[in-house]
Amino acid sequence: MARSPSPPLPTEPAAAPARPGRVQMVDIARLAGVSVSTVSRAMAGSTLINPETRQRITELARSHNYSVNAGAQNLRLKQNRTVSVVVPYDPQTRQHLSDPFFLSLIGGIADALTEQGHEMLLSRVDANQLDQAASAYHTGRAMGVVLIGQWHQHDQLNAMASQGVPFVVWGAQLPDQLYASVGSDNVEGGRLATEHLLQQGARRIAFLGDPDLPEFGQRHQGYLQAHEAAGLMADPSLTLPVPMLPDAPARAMEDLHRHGPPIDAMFAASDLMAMTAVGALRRLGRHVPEDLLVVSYDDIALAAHAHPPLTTVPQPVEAAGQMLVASLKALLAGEPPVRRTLPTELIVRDSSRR
Amino acid sequence: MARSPSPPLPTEPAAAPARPGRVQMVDIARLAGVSVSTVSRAMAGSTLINPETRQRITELARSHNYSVNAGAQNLRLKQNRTVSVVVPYDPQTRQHLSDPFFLSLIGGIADALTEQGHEMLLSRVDANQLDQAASAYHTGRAMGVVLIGQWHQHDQLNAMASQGVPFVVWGAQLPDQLYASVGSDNVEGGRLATEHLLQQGARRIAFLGDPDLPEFGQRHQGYLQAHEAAGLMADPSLTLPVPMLPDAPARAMEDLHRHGPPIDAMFAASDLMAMTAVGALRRLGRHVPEDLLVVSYDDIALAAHAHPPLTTVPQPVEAAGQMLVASLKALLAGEPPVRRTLPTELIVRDSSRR
DNA sequence: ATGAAAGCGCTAACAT
DNA sequence: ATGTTAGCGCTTTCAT
Repeated sequence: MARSPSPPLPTEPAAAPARPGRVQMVDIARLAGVSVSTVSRAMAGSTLINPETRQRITELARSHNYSVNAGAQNLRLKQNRTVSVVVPYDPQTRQHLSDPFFLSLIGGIADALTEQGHEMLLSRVDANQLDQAASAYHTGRAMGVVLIGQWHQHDQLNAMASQGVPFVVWGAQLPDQLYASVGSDNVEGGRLATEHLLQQGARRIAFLGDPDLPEFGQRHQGYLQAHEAAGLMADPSLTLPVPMLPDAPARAMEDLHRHGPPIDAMFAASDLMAMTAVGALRRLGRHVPEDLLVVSYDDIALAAHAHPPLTTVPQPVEAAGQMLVASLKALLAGEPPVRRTLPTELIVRDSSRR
Repeated sequence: MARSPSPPLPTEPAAAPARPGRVQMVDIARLAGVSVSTVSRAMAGSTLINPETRQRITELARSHNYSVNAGAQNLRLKQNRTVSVVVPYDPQTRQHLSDPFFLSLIGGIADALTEQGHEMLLSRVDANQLDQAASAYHTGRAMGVVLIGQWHQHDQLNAMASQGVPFVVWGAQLPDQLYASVGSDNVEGGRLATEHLLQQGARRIAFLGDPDLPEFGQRHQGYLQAHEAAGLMADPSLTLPVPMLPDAPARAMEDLHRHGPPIDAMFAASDLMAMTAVGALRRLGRHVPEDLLVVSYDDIALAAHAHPPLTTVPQPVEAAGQMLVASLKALLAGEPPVRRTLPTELIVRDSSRR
């Protein structure tokens, strides 16, 4: 450690071979003949710095493909612009991401996040341990979490909220809910769908979907309410609680066709299930809308191009993405969690018109 | 700065009110009555530590929702398990993520990454500046990049590769390619599809898709090759270079129907385009497969349930995800970039059977 | 088995 | 307008 005088001569000669690691601020500083602080300020666009010096430094940085190390910067600044987006999976079925609706919802969130200068960390967790979604927050990797669906873990989510984890879920509005959520008005959507079918003269309407899942459950409630409002009783045996598996709707249709009571309409809790079921029905010789009417939910891109085009309750994914992100930021700004609802309507297409 | 003797008595009393920030290692150390080093070791599961001490510390951590700060840890360890997945967008159309195929490919990548203990950073970039995809790498946010599609930026990508950015692209194998890629054998796929249509007796086969995009271009080459092999000439006016917009295929069908030459089959470069086009044709009174045969590409989940079920060249997204991740890791391990091809076959369904 | 101290790459007072 | 220094939260020698 020979002590050196003030001139910026390092103990090592300038021609030291670049070390294996990547180029970093010191290297740029050395090349520019300034201190790291100057480089730091130049990279941050500080006006304190001499324009020419800044120019020289930023060009040096560009030509060396140097960018400020985000991890170190975040650590120092105690800032974080990353949002963790978590997609639960059913450990029973080991199901992979497949429903186009969820996928395009993720797209909507990605767009909203990108637009607002945030990064998106995408991960999957066991649907039975949704509280694991908080880990990205606890490790400081993310400033907050967006969770796709609450599944059966309402209580876990409430607990997470009490612990102060900033998160928003895409899903239903549940009683005693302590956390922020964004979602369709599922009861209303289910009501609209069923009401429409009843108006078209349908009387034996199957419900396709597992009512144990909060959103589907609420759509089912709407289905029941519509029956009630019309002075009718929904036949419980027409509720088909199919699991979220690719061929489950087809099998349900076959079972119904063989052993089940006759139906003249169907309300499917998702377009995906509807399309699969309609295909199965066609193979069984039952045609939509001639033999039975169909309404579904989501309005994925293909719903309008299906055969027949599907009458459905749209869930606008772009708006959903915007709302989820806005809700999360509101939470982070100290506002109390709110439950937001997307406008809910019915788009009538051929599948429900005779 | 009163100097204090060796005993672990901080200048501040132990009962200092928890500062606004989150709980961190010092806090756990204080609570456990040990040093931060001990906590660090305990959290890392070091065997050097007394089992009881470790037990006490981990429990303390859990009850306080403490997790080691990932950013600081990565900085110190110079490690990184994050992979950046980049989806290009067309700035012209400001198109958002919509094709179910891309979305499910992302799902496949997410699954592969999760399975191998990696994090996934999802972002979008302007398709004209694909080299921006490298920024997550340069800022140290990600250890490498997976790029979905090469668009028109083959040269930019080659430049990125020469600069040593570790990345793999999902896409076509191009001449003079310096970067790693994974993709379907698009020429072969296009050949298989077209050959099959010719065998079914089709003679005027439309090609739906923009051949300027590398993957579509190669499928188009396969289409031409199949014609040639059969001693036929493909009519250039049957190549319909539709942009990647939701209603473009429908408009192409209408134009073709009004002014265009008659066709007896169609090879669509994606299932999405095929489904949209088939719907449009139906409105025009042209039915599949009675009036014309259709083959497409991707085999998205709905292809089998469409009406009619689509004959298509599958692109297995789960395998693709695995391969992309494996390729990236091979690259990171110092292996040279390779171009890998997924097995390519044709699944025949009703859309191409008379 | 545990602690003290240095340093990962960076930023921001506080100098000058 | 620029440099010096301390420290963000952590891990790891090196001591003991």
